[in-house]
Amino acid sequence: MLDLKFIRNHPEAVKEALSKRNNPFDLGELLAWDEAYRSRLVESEGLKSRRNTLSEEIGRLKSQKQEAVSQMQEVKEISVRAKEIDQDVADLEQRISRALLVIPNVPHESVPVGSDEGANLVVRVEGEPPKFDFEPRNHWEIGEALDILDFARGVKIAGARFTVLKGKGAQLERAITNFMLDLHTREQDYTEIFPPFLVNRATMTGTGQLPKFEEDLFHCDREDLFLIPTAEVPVTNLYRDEILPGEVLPILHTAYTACFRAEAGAAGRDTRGLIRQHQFNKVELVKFTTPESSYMELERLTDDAEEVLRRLGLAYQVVALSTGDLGFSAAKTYDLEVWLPGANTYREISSCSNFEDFQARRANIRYRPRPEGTRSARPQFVHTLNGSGLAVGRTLVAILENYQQADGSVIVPEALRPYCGFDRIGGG
RNA sequence: GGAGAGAUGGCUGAGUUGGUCGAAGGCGCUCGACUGGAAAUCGAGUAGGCGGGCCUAUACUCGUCUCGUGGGUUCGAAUCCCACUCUCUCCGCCA
Repeated sequence: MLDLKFIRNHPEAVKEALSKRNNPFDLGELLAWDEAYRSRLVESEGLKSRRNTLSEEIGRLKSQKQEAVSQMQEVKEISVRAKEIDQDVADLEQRISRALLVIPNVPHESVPVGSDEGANLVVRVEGEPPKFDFEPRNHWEIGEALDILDFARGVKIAGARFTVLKGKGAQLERAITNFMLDLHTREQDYTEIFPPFLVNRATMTGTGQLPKFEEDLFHCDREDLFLIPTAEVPVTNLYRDEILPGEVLPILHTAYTACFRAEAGAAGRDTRGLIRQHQFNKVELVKFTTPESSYMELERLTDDAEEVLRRLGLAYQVVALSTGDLGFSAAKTYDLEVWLPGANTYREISSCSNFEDFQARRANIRYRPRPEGTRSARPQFVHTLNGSGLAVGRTLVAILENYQQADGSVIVPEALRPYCGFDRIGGG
């Protein structure tokens, strides 16, 4: 959520941001509500001030056994008027806060401007796509032939977009997860978190999934809980409604979770294979930083995720999303796209974003800056960042397609062998 | 699921015959004094939100709200009433 004061003082900047995102939200109404809200509030507070003065006087008189009839009468009248005004104030306040929850973040100045993904900018291309002296197959053909992916039975027991991993497929999935977590915790200073996979409404609102994107989530009606679509949600909300001591920043967390997405509106897209599932595994990276360091930390976080791809020997490119393709809560995002020989294209495998104080304001996550100065500074909102490091299912896809052999077997990348205990799936 | 107890500031803990209580005391923390330095001791300070004023301001100042959340009673509520949420203890069930 944006700062109402910022919108009030820089309406043009916000309008420009909205138009860059192709967002039709109209600020005019909000600004009018804000103005009415403030003038009614001043009115109400003036009355309350008078009332407090009188109440104090009444207390004093009563304790001296004196009458205070006229004062009591005036307070009574004031209370009636104040109650009416407060009704207005509360009404306006609610409209304002609802509006604030559906306004997207302002893109950072470095974000390429454009109406859609066509304006995304390839920042760098890393690694060499493998050469094959045969026609490379896609992962679902490879996986089914090796009997490590079972799509039909996934559909039988759960439904479309659910898949069963079997044998070395299941083991490789687990090996990938552990390899990533070990890299992030042992070499990159992230502290591991294992959070709940179900969260409440306040948590979903804190990171921006609610109220706008409820149809993308799985929901448990009985308890009013949601299945998390990413570990970003529980991990970012870890510090909701807290004021952190400045010296603990930056906080770096990594978390493995299953992720659940309803994929509403994705009918017909990526219907085959593991690319788009209702349930998938992901290792996430989350950072809480000061405003000064968040963009430096975004570069580092992106590099930390890239390191996974480098160690697995996978070719990829880094793409800066344009204003038209940027997610609702993000100020800037780099997508990592891995090369998939079977699809003959680069495919998103990680998304690394700086949300600046957008989520922190929603989730009320602050810190107390304690610079060399002596006085204790006012609390400020932290900046939050996160990125996949990486999506495990899509990493499995990338390995199957990039390391496939002419005989249908798949070589296991060196880095994973200590984790799974075999160096090849299928073949001799 | 059944029975009971409770929710106060960074922590702990007073306050429940309604009145000057945003709230005693202690701990912690910050600054200062003392010291060669430190400890101890002494002094001062130490919640957050919102809004107004000041040219901008997280600086200053004024006002208002907040004692789990939301309502109610009252001239006035941390204190009384109602609902909800959460925590703890005991019993039951359970990976």
